[in-house]
Amino acid sequence: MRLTTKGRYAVTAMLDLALHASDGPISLADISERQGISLSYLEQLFAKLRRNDLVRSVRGPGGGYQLNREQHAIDVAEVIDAVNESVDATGCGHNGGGHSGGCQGGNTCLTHHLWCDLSSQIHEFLSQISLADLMARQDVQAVAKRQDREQQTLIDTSLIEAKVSA
Amino acid sequence: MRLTTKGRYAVTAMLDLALHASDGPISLADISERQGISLSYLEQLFAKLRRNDLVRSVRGPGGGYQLNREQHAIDVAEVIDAVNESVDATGCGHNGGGHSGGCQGGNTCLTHHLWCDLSSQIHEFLSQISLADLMARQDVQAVAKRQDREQQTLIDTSLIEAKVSA
DNA sequence: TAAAAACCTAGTGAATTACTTGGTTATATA
DNA sequence: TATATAACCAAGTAATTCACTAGGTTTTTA
Repeated sequence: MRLTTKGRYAVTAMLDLALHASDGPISLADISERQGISLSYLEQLFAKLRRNDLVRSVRGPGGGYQLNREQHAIDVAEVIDAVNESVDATGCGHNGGGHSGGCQGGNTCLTHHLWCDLSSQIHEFLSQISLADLMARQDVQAVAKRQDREQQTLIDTSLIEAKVSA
Repeated sequence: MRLTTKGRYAVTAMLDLALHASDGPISLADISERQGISLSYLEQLFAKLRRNDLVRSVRGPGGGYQLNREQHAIDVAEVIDAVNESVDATGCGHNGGGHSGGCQGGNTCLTHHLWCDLSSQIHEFLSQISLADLMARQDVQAVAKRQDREQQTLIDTSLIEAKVSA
């Protein structure tokens, strides 16, 4: 279980999806705008989220992504694991790879079991927090509200600009 | 709180120190040999561990490093934090930097508070595990025993080689 | 005085991160 | 049926981090 900013990006994006679930499919362009994450990076993250059946996609105009399960049935741990998936076969596989055996020249290293334990305990902790739990937070709701207002302003502005240029 | 292999190296090295505390100061060369970590990398890690008062050093022949506190008074979280210390002022400072304020163009991002909470909970979890706790583990003791045997063999071998070349 | 060890600085290849560019395919709508 | 929208895909890239190498100096013991 690796904890880096990559996983945070993924959780942020999934939480954005969850918060706007009632609007139908959400385009990555929308998420990119609201959360300040580059569109192409989101595409890469969502390719992995899709491969792990956390989201489903709808192509074409009006399309986008939707959660593939209910909000309470998706937890933070699997979101992080989904984007951290890698074929990493180096070292002793503590870092997510299911690879076991021989970390230090054929022998288990001093902290092998130890790190496995810590890793699985942190994993368990994060797996008990669902997207629904995150949505219920006061601070999350407040920020979400502000972001929606900001995006609406952007849309209004571009409409005016469109009118002006017409 | 970042969880990467760097922190694991540090914990492994500190645990090695703790396990050999009764032998007086332990040289980084010894730890390097036993744990398979490069000497220079250990030097860099221990510079940070020393700056955080987790270890003290003795210079000159027979010198090395010692824990600066008793084994039960040093926890995993502070070891990891010590080597992850950085002036990272990018983003919103979730990743260890005490830097707060403005992650997304002046406003807090959606998962700011969220990540602070998760981070501090994981931190608290790891701060409840001391080096003494780690030393008490069966698997740690078993690996430590094997490593000591292996190192002794290396010493014996080099003694024989020294005799032969003399 | 020689050797051992901490201590310090700089550089480096590999991996990862976050992103850019430039496409193709599928599909709803005008 | 044409067009725009959006997912999907591949390649490349600057910046950062990781783990390590190289080449010192300083301190201290024997």
